[in-house]
Amino acid sequence: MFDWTLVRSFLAAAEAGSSAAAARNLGTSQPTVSRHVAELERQLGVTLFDRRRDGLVPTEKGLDLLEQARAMREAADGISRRAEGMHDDLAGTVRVTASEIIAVEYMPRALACIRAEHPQLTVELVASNAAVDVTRREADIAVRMFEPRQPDLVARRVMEFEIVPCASRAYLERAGRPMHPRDLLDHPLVGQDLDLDLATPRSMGFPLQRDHFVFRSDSLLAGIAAVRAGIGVGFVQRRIVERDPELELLDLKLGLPSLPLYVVTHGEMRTSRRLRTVFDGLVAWFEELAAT
Amino acid sequence: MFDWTLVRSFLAAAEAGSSAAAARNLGTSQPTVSRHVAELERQLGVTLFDRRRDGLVPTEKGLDLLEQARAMREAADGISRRAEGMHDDLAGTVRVTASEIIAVEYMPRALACIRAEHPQLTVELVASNAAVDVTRREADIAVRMFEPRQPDLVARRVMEFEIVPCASRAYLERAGRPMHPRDLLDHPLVGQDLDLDLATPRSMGFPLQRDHFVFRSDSLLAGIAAVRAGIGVGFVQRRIVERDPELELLDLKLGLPSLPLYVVTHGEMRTSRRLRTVFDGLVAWFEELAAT
DNA sequence: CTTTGGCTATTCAATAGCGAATAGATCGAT
DNA sequence: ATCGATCTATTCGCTATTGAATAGCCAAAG
Repeated sequence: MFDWTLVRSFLAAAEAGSSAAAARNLGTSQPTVSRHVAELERQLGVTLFDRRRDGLVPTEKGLDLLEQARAMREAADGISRRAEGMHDDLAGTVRVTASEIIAVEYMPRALACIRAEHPQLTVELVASNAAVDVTRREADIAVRMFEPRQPDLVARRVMEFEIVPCASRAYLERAGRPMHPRDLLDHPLVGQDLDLDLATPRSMGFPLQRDHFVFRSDSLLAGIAAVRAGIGVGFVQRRIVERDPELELLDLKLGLPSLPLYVVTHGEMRTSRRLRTVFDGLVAWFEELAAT
Repeated sequence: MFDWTLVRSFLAAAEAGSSAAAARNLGTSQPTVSRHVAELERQLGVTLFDRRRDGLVPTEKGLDLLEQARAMREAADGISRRAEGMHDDLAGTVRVTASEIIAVEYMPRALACIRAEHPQLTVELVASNAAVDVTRREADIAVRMFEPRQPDLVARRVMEFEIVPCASRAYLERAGRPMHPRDLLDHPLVGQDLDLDLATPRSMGFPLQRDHFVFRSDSLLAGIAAVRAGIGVGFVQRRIVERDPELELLDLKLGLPSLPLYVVTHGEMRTSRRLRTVFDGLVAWFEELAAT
């Protein structure tokens, strides 16, 4: 038999591609991961990785066992989730993840509201645009702007965000107000970079080019800051524009598609009183927000 | 997240019913199991056991998590099996299990024959009448007298054992030779205890009672020893009777059902050269035995 | 009524596993 | 060519985990 702990290091090393990166993910040290992998190889009698100068590359056998190891992790995650579902005391920590912009613009108010009612609760907020995995308990609750796919997740669609064009008052004073959608093509635009979606506006008849966007960033927060700084016209959630005195909404009736907002958790965790409280609190807060 | 090693102690404790017994099974000490369970309870935030004077009794939550833990063990066993299947060197240990009587009467010769050809091999022989679990790698290869049920096992039916009545020569001198099946009812019989099968002989027209058996033991070896000591008439594999100068076969044409012999291993492990060698060696040895 | 044998939890010396620091090696940039 | 960044594996104190021994408890047996 082999030591089960070693499998975690094996998984982390395989998925991170190096023992150093794996150690960072695991919150341990590189020598430990290295030793764990070596020890697991010894115990199984199988060489799991090719040691390259730039990291660890799984061997064929390693890849095969990796599949099995993932099954083991799934089982372990099952234990974790099920145990979480058994907690019946409110005190404790709940990890919530949200995309950067949600985390900055809405979550502080939402969580403050929940904590005001339940002071025993501790809430950790993980701001990440990467999809944080709820089934693997990287977070307990996720607030996402896309519909989750996995079947054993519980998702509530709580509201929609209307996306509108806007610019800073200073910029509009200087460059003039676009009065018609096609005027936008004459303004420098602020938008996303890798995530930039040109297909949707084109299908609506706007011959947008990548070059129209003079400031491109996948960080929506950076984009808003750019708009606020007067770089040009950006596309921002209406609610954010309305709350920001420096920004002026351009009422061009573009009819951009709205973005849905989901609150997501794992089915097994709904029975945890603490999680339930935060989940229900978030749903209620956003639904109330939608109503106003 | 919780420490995966602790789950093994949890499983062992739940299945053994006490931390002391679990420690014996795991080859560790009782304090370690006790601490592991306590630590797992702490990390999961769930009380897994009721501490009783006479051991550990799983709580309801503990039972629930036990199921998940078993899934984790299954995945771990999968890793173990698959890793074993990757071995392509002959040197190393193979654990073979067989029922007591097979282990004593045949396995020594069979294994000696295999080891003569492959001296690098080390073979461990586990003599046990209880079904040792090949899927859980309690043994690598099992030699069994019943057909295995689990679907992912590879089983070869290698031979059959004819069961015949016999007694010691000394006994027969003293008590006379039964010449006809029904004469057996006038002789003291040697047979099994809990495993005693009265249904088969009755269905064949012999009104056997439990009382006809004056020496009852579930150890077939003890039964043979009893017959050899002249206690009465027993029912033994023909091959064993023929090899034993003290025993005399009673040619009564009872037509008792023969017992099949299977050599069994796990499908995933067939590709291990070492296991394959022993498996094939055992199959060959028994098939050759059957031919003579 | 004591003894025996089972169990859990605790104590404490020994040891096994840990992380910081380091060596060695390679690549890319200056 | 040299520096710096990146990786793995090794060394070396230190801490955390281990097992033997023990205390405490109870039930069944003598």
